[in-house]
Amino acid sequence: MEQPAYHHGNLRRVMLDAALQAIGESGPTGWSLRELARRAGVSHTAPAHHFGDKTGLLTAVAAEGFDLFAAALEAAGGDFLDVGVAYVRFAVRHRSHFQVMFRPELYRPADPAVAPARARAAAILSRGGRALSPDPARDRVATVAAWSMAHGFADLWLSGALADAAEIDPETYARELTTLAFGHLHHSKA
Amino acid sequence: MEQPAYHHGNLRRVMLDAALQAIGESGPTGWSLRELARRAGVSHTAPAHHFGDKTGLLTAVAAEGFDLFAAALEAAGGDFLDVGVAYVRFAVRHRSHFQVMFRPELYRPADPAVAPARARAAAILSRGGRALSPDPARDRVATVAAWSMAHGFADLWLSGALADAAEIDPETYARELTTLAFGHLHHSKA
DNA sequence: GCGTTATCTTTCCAGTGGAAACTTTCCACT
DNA sequence: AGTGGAAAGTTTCCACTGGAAAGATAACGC
Repeated sequence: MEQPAYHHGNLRRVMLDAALQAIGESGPTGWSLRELARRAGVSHTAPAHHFGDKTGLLTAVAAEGFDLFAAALEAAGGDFLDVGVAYVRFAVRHRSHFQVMFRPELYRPADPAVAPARARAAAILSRGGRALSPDPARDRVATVAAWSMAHGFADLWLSGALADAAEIDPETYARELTTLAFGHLHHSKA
Repeated sequence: MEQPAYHHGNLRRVMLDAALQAIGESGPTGWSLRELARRAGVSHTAPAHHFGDKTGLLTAVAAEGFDLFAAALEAAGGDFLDVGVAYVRFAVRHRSHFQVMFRPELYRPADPAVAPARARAAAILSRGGRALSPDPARDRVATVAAWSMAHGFADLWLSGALADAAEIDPETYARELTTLAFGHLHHSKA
């Protein structure tokens, strides 16, 4: 027994995990569908049944990513500083998802599994921005400013551009950055 | 006359330009070497002589990118706000270069044509950070904060994540963001 | 002139993503 | 219980890719 059943039974999840690992090893395009299928012990066309094509697999990664992302931001609570830190933490802990999510040419952003989750995340981010500025004309700018900083730090960190600072914990670092830049206009518990 | 000479005479530059255009159209990995060669009217192995392989071509793009980048930052002068705006301007105007430069798994970061130019750019950025904080213990944090914001805004902009704000000029927007976040600790003309 | 060298071509190969047609298993319904 | 799909996988096929190898052509130093 234990010999592979005709129906894998779990192929979708296994392929997703294999893709996440491959992305972590060699970037979001540095691998082949056939090799993932081989690792999963399945023929190279089997995944097509679950994802359609390679883009479909990446679309599934992005969809799962935005889901997890929205959940992580929600769990961070209402404080904008915590949201920023959660943003960075997500990028570091789910780097494979993250590296696909913000590269829309790799997948189908309009896919019904992607768009709503992305919108959910965006809503939380802009809610966080409102905490930074009571002036509605400004909170959009504040939102984009904070979002940009969290995103840029995460991206630079993941790409290794901040390698000389690699000894310190990214989340702690992110908190410092955010405080430095936004602490002065953070009217806490508003 | 005008018929293609055996020696193209200019292949290196033509291939680089073709690559930049292809990257602009479909991302840093959404094209094939063979198609670029076809566009250049040359056999599919001709480029190998100039770049070695596909990674070599991307390495050349990154090298040129960091050169232009360092020059652009230098030209921005000493004011950190101007450096930040120059950062964003470079990303928007040289988006193909930019999209390769910070994705080191796509090329050979240690290549002698890349590393010095990148170091040059990094030096200017950290000089800009010092203008933000006279305290040497803090200027590193300030540098990374400003760098993160400029980088994140550029990346989000290029990826289309800020699409709802697309009507406004990115450089102007970048200036607003930077002022909001760092204006309070900017001791101008220090 | 003439040999060397840089540049480009042709030919070849293994590997890729995907389409098509087929097989095996599962499941719902009489 | 038996059967008719539907779901999940397989094998086979094709055009295309990146790269290696070996040969052709032009340019340049001497």
